[in-house]
Amino acid sequence: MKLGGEKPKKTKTGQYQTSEDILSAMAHEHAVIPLILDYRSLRKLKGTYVDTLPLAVDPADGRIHTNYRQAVAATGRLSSDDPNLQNIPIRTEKGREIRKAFVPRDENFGLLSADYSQIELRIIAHMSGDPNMQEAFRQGLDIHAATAAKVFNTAIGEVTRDQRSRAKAVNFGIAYGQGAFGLSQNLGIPRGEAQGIIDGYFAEFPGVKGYMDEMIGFCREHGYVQTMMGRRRYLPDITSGNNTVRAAAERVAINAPMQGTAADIIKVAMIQIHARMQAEKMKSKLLLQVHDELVFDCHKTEETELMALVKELMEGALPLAVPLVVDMRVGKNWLEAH
DNA sequence: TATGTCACG
DNA sequence: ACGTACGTGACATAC
Repeated sequence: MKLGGEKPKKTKTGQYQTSEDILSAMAHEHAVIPLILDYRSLRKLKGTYVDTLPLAVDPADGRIHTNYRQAVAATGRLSSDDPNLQNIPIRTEKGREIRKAFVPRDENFGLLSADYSQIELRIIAHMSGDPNMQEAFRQGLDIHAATAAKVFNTAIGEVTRDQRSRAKAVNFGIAYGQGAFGLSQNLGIPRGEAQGIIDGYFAEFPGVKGYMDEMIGFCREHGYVQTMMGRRRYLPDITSGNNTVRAAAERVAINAPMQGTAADIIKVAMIQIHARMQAEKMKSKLLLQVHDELVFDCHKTEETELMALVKELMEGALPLAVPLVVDMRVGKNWLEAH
């Protein structure tokens, strides 16, 4: 039985593609498809986490120790391996059960999670100088709802759930240089409609379009792009004669300065937080970094002090034209803290 | 060892 | 007609 249309998608080696997005799109074609997806997600959780993490416990102290790599990610992010603790599940119900297994060292501690709210969009608001985007962040608005209000020309209070969801997808895609095709696939809408939304977005946020063109232009001239703190990413493909190769480099030129600036900012915060915790001789410890989030083992007598210190130093690590906002919470496990 | 898939930001 | 969204790491499988 033929599934997936007349010309099923193939991978570059000629195999039929069966990735989640492909199977989901044809789920109505056969009753087995949802069962396959369900099986796959369960096997992923079992194989990568449930069966494996217990083997990573260090017998010396009963704890799991990851490695942080400082010279792997091209944008300046950290990476984590053996085991990777930057991809612990959170999106599904059963995945969240795994996250609950991460707990404080003993009953005198809680887990504190502090994460930057929308840090990459705030960075683009800063770097682009876009007045509408900056104003939304200064007013503390729900950025996706504010985006929807602009793009769909309605009052922010009148934004529908569907409009907000589409605006969120646009905000998300902007950070990666996504086009009309990608957005249409993502939202399950016609390509023309997706193009209309993107056109509306750039009309309302012209500074963002300007930023994208500027990064590409700078890269063509200098051969690299850079973060606010001067970290460079060289992109020789920016002048490629192959359209596909060049377009890929252009997306990287758009994304790398903001992803890399976010990485720079949290690294500054980590250094300052660690210094202050040492100076104050605190019992709490910084445990994990997950790109825009820091996780601490927080001694119960230090909760107020640590939360104030972390919030101040994370939000103030690099002053921008818009506020940096950090959300935080203490819990008895990582899921509760998040 | 290469490939496809999927977990996270 | 083609390709189409950035950055990672781990696992299962085929070769």
